[in-house]
Amino acid sequence: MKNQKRTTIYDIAKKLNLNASSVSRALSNNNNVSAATRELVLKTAAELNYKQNSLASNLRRGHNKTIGVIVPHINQNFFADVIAGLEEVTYQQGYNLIICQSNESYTREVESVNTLINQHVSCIIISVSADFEDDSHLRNILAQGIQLIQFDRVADNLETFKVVNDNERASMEAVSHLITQGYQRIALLEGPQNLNIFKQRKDGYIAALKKHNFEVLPELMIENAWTKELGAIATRKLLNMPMPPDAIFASTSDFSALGVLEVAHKMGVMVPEKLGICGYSNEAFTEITTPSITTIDQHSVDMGKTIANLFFQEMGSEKEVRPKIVNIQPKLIVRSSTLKNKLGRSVR
Amino acid sequence: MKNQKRTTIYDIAKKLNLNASSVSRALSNNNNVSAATRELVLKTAAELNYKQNSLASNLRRGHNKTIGVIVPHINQNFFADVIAGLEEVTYQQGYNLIICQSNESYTREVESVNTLINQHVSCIIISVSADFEDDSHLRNILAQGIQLIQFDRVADNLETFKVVNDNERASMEAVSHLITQGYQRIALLEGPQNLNIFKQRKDGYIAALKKHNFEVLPELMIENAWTKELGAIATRKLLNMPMPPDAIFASTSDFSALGVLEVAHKMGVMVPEKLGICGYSNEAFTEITTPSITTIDQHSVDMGKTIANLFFQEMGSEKEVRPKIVNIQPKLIVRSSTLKNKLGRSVR
DNA sequence: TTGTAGGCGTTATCAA
DNA sequence: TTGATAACGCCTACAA
Repeated sequence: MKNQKRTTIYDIAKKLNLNASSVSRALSNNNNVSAATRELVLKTAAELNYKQNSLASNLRRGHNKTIGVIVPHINQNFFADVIAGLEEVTYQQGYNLIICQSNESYTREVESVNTLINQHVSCIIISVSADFEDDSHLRNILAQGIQLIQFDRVADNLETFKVVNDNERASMEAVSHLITQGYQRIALLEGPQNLNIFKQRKDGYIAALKKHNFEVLPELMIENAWTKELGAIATRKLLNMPMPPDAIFASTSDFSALGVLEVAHKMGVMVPEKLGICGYSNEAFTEITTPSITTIDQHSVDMGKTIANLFFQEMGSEKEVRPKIVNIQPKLIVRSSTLKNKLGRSVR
Repeated sequence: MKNQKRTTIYDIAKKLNLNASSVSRALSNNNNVSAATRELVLKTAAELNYKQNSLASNLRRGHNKTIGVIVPHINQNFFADVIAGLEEVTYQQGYNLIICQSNESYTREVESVNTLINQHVSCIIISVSADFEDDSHLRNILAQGIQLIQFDRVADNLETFKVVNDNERASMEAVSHLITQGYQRIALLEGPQNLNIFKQRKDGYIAALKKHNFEVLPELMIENAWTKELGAIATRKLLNMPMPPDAIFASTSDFSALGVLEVAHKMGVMVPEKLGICGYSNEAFTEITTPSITTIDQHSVDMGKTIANLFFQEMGSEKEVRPKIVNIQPKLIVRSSTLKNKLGRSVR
């Protein structure tokens, strides 16, 4: 368990009466070494249980086969899935992932960026925190010659590679679906508006209402209702209004939608007959609630893969590449919680 | 975006007519430098946007403030939670986390171990894959002088630091609870028995039966039913037996329990009246199924914190420390799916 | 095909 | 308190 010395290429060289450079060449198989020495070196390396020191190798070569990832929370399904997708691809390419969570704190986000810069990672992949203040730390990444990909929650004013969901369109589709189902007064649960994704979802909601000539009613749009608890509180308030909504679009998350559902149950409001509910994210549980919840799938694992592929395929070249924005189309998953017409439709 | 040179301590030194070593001292604030030069150095470093090169620093100092983590899947709640807990503590200590997922493959696990050894991480934290073959790669970690902590799924024959759940006791408690509720024929859904955690859960099941003088019936113990789909198939088989069970303990996971519940619904078997169901893990959805599912909470985020604290508090010292095993007590969460007596009890 | 030498950026040791 | 120098382990021109 002690800090004993590890075997280096010098140890191998000494044992074989070779020079360290020959050993190095033999180990990095692309160079010119005689087959005999290569074999000898490999054999001895195995015997001495040699492991390369990546620190030295990376320092010498000036780059690190490592990618840094910063997310608000590692253990939220969406982010965990994206990371799993990322890991899948980066692993294939022999890259490692260093993971940081900002805990929705701007300070921690900045600190994490600095650590990753210090580590000389090849690329930083980030989804910004909820109390995002300004993008100077992100600009700094670029200034240090490190690649940058933003995903999901991105800084609008900074031109970098981005992989995002088409939040506005998905929202529009969800609200249009509600309207088609015959809901008349559709409320919106909003997330923090300093995050662009939540702004876009709100925009989609408004666009859908306008498209169908529905009035946009400020009293039906509840700010900052992005957890289960806040969703529940908002719902109680909404359902106690003189003219309550007959549908609620929890644009922030399925957790928020779950809060809506629980309050509806407690208040004896029938779902979907008297209240339609639509969530966002396609969390596993939306399939098994009673009724199951209509929601929007973000293809999170694929998103991770897309991000990684972007790096390996489009950002590797030395020439200046114009930042590209990849827009992933989320998918509306219609379930029971919004199927007001289901009885009518199933009868001939 | 180009690979321009980053500023080094030499750049700062040159600008200030100092020696690089003085700059180094000034930046690592513990050494003896005059207050004046320190201030000057810090100011210039900020001006030139200096970032330390951790690769060089770690190479020189011979250790890396980085911890490697290997789990079967990053995006499974239990592991994601453990990682979140780990990150929380390691971040406080200025350590980074490199994350690998083995995808339940032994080969990938071995490869990941090697990468982490190459990276000279200070510690490797691992939960082994389902097709775990032998522990030579783990022994290699120790042979390289790297700390090793196993958690949850551990190699029994290898003496290292370990943080585990008391699976056997939790299982015993769950089955005893079922018996107390009046269930008479309790089936077990098992996980792969080459993983110790699943063996322990089976042991707990058997121990509970014996303790209450119940017969242990092989036909009620279904091997390898550890996903939702396999759980469903097993349930169909069980419920179609001449003498079907009146309770099923899905010892592998809540997903498996979910499979049980869905089949029960489809076959019209009342839960909990005709069939009691108990899962394992306390996944978020167990609270909101109909009926809600009795399960076992593993304190996963705390487990991550415990692991990290073990490393920082007990493994830092230079002297040989005897590996310690921390046993975390899981908690039985009783919900509707096993409350056969609930009606009886709520009546006075 | 192999050996020599220098350097990646930092820190530790010694001397001044 | 500061400067000079070597070394961490590896890679890569260049020379032999």
